Amino acid sequence: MTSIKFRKHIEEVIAITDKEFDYVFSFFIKKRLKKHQFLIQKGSPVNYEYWILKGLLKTYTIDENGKEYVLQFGMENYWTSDYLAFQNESLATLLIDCIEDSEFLCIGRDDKETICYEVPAMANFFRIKATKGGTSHQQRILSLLTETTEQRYNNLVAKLPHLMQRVPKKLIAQYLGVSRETLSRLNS
Amino acid sequence: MTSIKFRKHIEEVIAITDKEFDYVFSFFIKKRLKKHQFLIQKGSPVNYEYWILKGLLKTYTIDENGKEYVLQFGMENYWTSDYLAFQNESLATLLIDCIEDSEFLCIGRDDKETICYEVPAMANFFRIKATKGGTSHQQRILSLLTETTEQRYNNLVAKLPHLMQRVPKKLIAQYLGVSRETLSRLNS
DNA sequence: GTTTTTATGTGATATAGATCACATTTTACT
DNA sequence: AGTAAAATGTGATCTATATCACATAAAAAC
Repeated sequence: MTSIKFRKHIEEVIAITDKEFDYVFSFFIKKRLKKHQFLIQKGSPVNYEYWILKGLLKTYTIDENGKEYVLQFGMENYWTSDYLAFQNESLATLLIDCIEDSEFLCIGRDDKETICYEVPAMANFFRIKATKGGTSHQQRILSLLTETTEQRYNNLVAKLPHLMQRVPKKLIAQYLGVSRETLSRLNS
Repeated sequence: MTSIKFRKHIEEVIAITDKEFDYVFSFFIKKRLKKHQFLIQKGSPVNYEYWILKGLLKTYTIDENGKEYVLQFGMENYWTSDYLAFQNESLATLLIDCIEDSEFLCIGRDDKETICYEVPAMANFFRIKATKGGTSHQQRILSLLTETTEQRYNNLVAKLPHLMQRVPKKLIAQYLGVSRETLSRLNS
């Protein structure tokens, strides 16, 4: 059941009482999208943050020439949104779309603040999650600065081995920051 | 005075009472370092997070060939640490050293947790700060993926114009992920 | 099940940027 | 002030990767 799974996810980070959990959980609503549908589109307001129950997503941008760049892949147990737009109440600069049929728990911006101020444990939950997210972004920056394309590819395979079977190589290339031709030539 | 400045910094994000602030502030200790001294060294334990009162720092790594890569510059009002090591209680993989004489407020790992659980407003403070830090790392990743060296340079100048006068171009190049020769040739 | 779309591999160039090398200027050190 | 060290600019290569082009294979759509 969804609430059990979600509670387990939270309790991996902080302690929470039944009462607190029920209160927190009441603010989340479930959402389903099919493959190719958009969770967030460039230029739209971003009023929700999403916890991914199942599925696979890509968060990306498109430049003036139509070239796409993958910021991140989202999958089960990951949180996602266009956080810049979500926080600043501005319009999305990113797109998030479903690579597979997906399910989410959604929390509105104001409801998230309510939860964090009413249930201090949840402020700590999101604090710790945000800090971990930050360090993983740091690792990605360092990887882009210091590693060769081949090293980045090998590290990605090591980190998310199953991802390779679930997405086209083109998207892996867009994540690594190389052309699909160069990625194709790595393995040979 | 230090505590006034620090309180102002906190109150830009959340509300805090006198009593809470005094309690929180009591956990911080002041530290001073001179130019060229290290705040954090690769291979050492990282038990503190630092708020920069004044000065200028670079956070960087060195690869096997001795090549250096700047993850970020730290300056007044910024928070810094090797967060990966700080959180996991592991050894530093990064180096942080002072480009100018600097002053910090230091908070220990356990004391930070204490503050966050005793003063919920501080959990929200660090949550919001961590989230903002995360989005700025995201922007950096996107910049590395999508922009040319020249665009990245121009954006950095626009974002931190005074930085150019305070650090050698070599460090700017190490931050942008290009050789100093290439950076030098941009302006011509 | 047939057609259309998408993914993938691979050759032939073009190019941004790395690397090496050295000269000059600027800054730091005692 | 005088010397040593660091920063900076610039030429001459070299190289990884982008780009363009096309063929084949695989997957999706009707």
